[in-house]
Amino acid sequence: MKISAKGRYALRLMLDLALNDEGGYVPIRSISQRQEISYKYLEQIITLLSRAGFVKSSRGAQGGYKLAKQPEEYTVGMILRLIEGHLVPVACMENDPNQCPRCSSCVTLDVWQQLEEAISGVIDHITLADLVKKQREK
Amino acid sequence: MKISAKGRYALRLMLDLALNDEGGYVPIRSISQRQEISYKYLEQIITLLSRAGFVKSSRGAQGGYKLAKQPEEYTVGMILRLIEGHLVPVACMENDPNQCPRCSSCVTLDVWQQLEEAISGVIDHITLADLVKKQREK
DNA sequence: TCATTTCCTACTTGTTCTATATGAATTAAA
DNA sequence: TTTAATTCATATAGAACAAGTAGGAAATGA
Repeated sequence: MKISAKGRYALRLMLDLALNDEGGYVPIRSISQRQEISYKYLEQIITLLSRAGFVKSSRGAQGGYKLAKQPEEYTVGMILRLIEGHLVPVACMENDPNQCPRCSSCVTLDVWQQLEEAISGVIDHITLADLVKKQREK
Repeated sequence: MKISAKGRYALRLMLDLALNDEGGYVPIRSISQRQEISYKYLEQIITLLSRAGFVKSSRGAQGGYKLAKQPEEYTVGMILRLIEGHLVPVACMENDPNQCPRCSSCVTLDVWQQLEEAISGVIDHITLADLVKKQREK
C-alpha cells in the first residue's frame, strides 16, 4: 500500500507550478531542477495532467505549463486519482456494479470501504492552496 | 495504492480460522476450499502468520492451524502490517530517522502523515472479533 | 532561421505479484 | 508398522508494474 513515485511527483509538480506562478508559463526543465526529479519522467507525468486539463501548455520558446485553475480548485485527491487510478484499497471495489460473487457476504469488504472513506476524507479536503500556504509559512 | 491479494487473503484466512474454530486444528486445504484461494499460495501466507506467532500449527494427520489468541486480540492492522509491511503511503516515511533531505521543508509529507493516521485509525480499531460478529449477522 | 520547448512513442531494467512445483519432515490413525 | 494427511522449506515461472531513459517530431517566440 504505497503512493507511487509518479503520484508523489505529480503532487510536487502541481505544487511547484502553484508556487512559481508569475503569470507566464513554467518549463518542466526548471521544475525538474528545483524538484530534483528526472526531466524525462516529469514530462510523462505532466502529459497526463495536461490531457486531463489540469494544466495549460504552451509550446516553443518561452513556453511551458501553468495551472489551468486556481490552487483552491485542486484537491490532492484529484491529482492522486488521476495519476494512481482509483485510490481504492482493493481491486474488487473498482468494479461497478460489483462483480465479485462473494461481495454480498464479504465482511472484509466493509473494512476496505471504511479505509477508502478515511483516505478520501483526508485527500479530498486538502487543496493545493493549503499546501502553498503551508509551504510559504516554512 | 492497493492492498495486495496476499494481504486480503491473510485477513480472510484469519477470519476463516476464527469462524471455524471448534477447538481442533483447521487444515489449510479446507480453508483453501472454503475461500477459493490457491492452496499453495495460502500455505506461503500462513507460514508468515505462523512464524509471527499469530497462529499455532500441528503437523501430520488431523493437523492444521488455529488462532494462537482470541479473535478480540487481533486487529486488522496487525495482520495487514505483517503481510504488507508498513502501511505507510510513501517510502520516505519508513526511514527512521528520516533521511530524505527535503523532509524538513516538505509539505507533501504532511499529506502522507495525515493519510497514515487516517488509515491506522481504521485498521487498528477493527478486530477479528468484530468481523466474526458481522459475518455471523449476515 | 534557430534555440527552446512541448508532444509522442518506444524501449529498458529491475522488482514485485501471484502463484505453481517438488519434495522433505512429521504425525495420527488404520 | 504402514499409510495417508498434513505442515514446512525452497525453488521456479510468468506477468505485470515501476521508474525511468532515449530519440525524434512538431510548434513557436526571438
